[in-house]
Amino acid sequence: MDTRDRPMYMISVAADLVGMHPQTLRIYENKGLVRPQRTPGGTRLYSERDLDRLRAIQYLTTELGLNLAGVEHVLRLQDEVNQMKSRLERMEREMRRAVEEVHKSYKRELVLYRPPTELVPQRKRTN
Amino acid sequence: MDTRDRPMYMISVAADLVGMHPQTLRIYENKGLVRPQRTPGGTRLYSERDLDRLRAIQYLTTELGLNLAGVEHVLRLQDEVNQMKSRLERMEREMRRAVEEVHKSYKRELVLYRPPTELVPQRKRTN
DNA sequence: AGCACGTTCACGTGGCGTGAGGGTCC
DNA sequence: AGGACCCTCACGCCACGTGAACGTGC
Repeated sequence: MDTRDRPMYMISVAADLVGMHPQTLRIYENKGLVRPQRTPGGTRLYSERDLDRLRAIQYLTTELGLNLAGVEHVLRLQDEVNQMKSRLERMEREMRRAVEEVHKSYKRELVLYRPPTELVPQRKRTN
Repeated sequence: MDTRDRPMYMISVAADLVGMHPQTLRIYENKGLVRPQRTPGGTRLYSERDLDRLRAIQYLTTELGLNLAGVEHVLRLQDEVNQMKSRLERMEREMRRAVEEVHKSYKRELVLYRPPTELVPQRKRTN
């Protein structure tokens, strides 16, 4: 498990760290915006990742003035954007790899059917 | 100009068509959510595309419960998502094209230095 | 035993929709 | 001249944050 996912802080500490009212954190959990772990006794334990999320919510509400319905929607959309970004990057790498692959396949054929050397134009040696 | 961009309806008609209060449409314009054309006299004229946008806002506010700050943010994010989607598609096409390009370049060489036909393995004819 | 946790309820503020009042354009 | 436009102001409702009351876990 990532260390940022380890449940660490009870609600008063977590609220302190992000500068919010503990009751506010409970409201956010009711709305499904954060899902802190619970001890067997029922006490909430917030991970670093939970705190990140809380700070994101804080930015959207206090700086940009969104309500909680908007926060929910925006967080989901941002997930989608990030997912697409990494998909784009993956595809870029894949594209380069595919082109390289084609090159290689033809190099094999060229070796197989090499013409007399005096007819081959100058070309960078690739070992 | 796209016919959906032609300014057509004054505010009372537009409000009727989307089922909103005219005053609400003015508020949305003040917040920069829609930008209807104006006649020289100052009367707002809404295009079909403006109506689309109004219906999108209506969905986000009444169905999902966002406030206007959230609507603004979400519309921008959705633009971003759509942009990335078309970029992904463009890149897919580009990738296929690039691979094809490499194939072609090697085919030119293969024509140039064709080995005796009896040594060429069977391969699909490409005309 | 005491403190911080849990939940539920009440209050205040602010955002947003709706409507009225008064001026202007066609 | 009248009706629909323009703008500004006022009211009401609801969401959200904050706090209090009261019970429970450590």
